[in-house]
Amino acid sequence: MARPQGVNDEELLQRLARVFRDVGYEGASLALLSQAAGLQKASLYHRFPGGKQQMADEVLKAALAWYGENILQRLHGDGAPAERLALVARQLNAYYSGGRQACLLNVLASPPMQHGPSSDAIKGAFQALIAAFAHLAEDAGFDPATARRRAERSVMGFHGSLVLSRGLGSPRPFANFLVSLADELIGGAPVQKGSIR
Amino acid sequence: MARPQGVNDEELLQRLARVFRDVGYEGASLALLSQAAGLQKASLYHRFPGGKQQMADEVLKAALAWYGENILQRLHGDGAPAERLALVARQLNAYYSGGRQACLLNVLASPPMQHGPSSDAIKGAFQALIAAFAHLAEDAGFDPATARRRAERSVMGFHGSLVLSRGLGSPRPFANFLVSLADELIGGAPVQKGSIR
DNA sequence: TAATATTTACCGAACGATCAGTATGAAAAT
DNA sequence: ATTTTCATACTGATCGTTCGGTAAATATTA
Repeated sequence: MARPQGVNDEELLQRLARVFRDVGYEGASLALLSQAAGLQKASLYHRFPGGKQQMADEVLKAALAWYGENILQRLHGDGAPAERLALVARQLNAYYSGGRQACLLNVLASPPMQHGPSSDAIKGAFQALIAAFAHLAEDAGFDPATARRRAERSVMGFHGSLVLSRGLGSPRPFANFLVSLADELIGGAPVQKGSIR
Repeated sequence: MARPQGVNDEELLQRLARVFRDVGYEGASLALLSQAAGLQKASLYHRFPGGKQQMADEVLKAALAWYGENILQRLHGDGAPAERLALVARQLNAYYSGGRQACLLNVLASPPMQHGPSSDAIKGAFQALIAAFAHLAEDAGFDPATARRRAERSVMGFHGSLVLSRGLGSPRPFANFLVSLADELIGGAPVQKGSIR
């Protein structure tokens, strides 16, 4: 290697992600991104030859990787369903800063991102989260159909609470959602079969 | 009066609203708005001396007025709660094109609109919808506390289903929400006191 | 060891295009 | 004739993007 990077890739993607989450894809100007990154615009183009679109793509890709490791994988873990869910709730609370930061999936699921190849990634991420929640609900003893129904409702409540928290300017809806998530998804479970393996 | 308008105010606001809902505030360029309106930029500035910001403001104002008449007022009507809700569900389905069109409140609840005077209008709209849903649930026989809780959950599910429908590129989540709304909000009502007046 | 070459990271300046916004006057109605 | 609507043409600013060149590290020679 030659000259070391002033900001490593991981930190850089995090800084850029913050901007996209705050102001959306269209609102994220190169001037804003450059300032947040601590690099000049031209340097950003050295790191991302594909320009702003590539920045958004890689930010999304990194976020989805984190999501897979810290959310989806833990939902598919082997502990008791309630404990897995409690841990995931804490991860979600941290990632979304208690409802103060928006969801990249929601923010980037709009034109012109909507028509790019990232659209499939976004769609897949939504489906994966629903599937993971449904898996957990099945582990908690629900039949596949009701597990799926509960999972979809939970994901809807999840994103709805984020929208509401931002709209009302209060973290309360998101916080309320997190505490009621367990009951909503696996409350009143008929049989605990997830912890029996 | 002298020369008549090529497009009347109501139609004009509807056309502009469509653009804002599709691409958001930042994505709505004057060229796009002009094209959708069927008017030149200068003509738009004649109708909206305050520029793009005023267009968004008036579009939001008109949308909130429609919302008040067709959603909130009907939720506070005097028919049976279930019937009122069924009518409102049809109105919502039409306004959101079965989940294919986004919510102005969500789209405009982002910078730079977030820091303008419209922010309060958006916040108030969220609260009003929750209050109207809660009122209906009370009419259906629930005590104020549970009515409020059910109303908040319904609004969350509402916006969550819109996010999900857009993210998945399918109107199904929104459609599913609408059919389950009645049960979610006033299902299992202890006493029907709304229809007794 | 010292000098050079190579590689990578970065930055200032500028590009054409488009942004929101405006000045001016023609067209169309009363 | 007067008033209002609308269109052409323009402004300065900012958009995303590109280019020429510098800074800082390693690799390669001598």
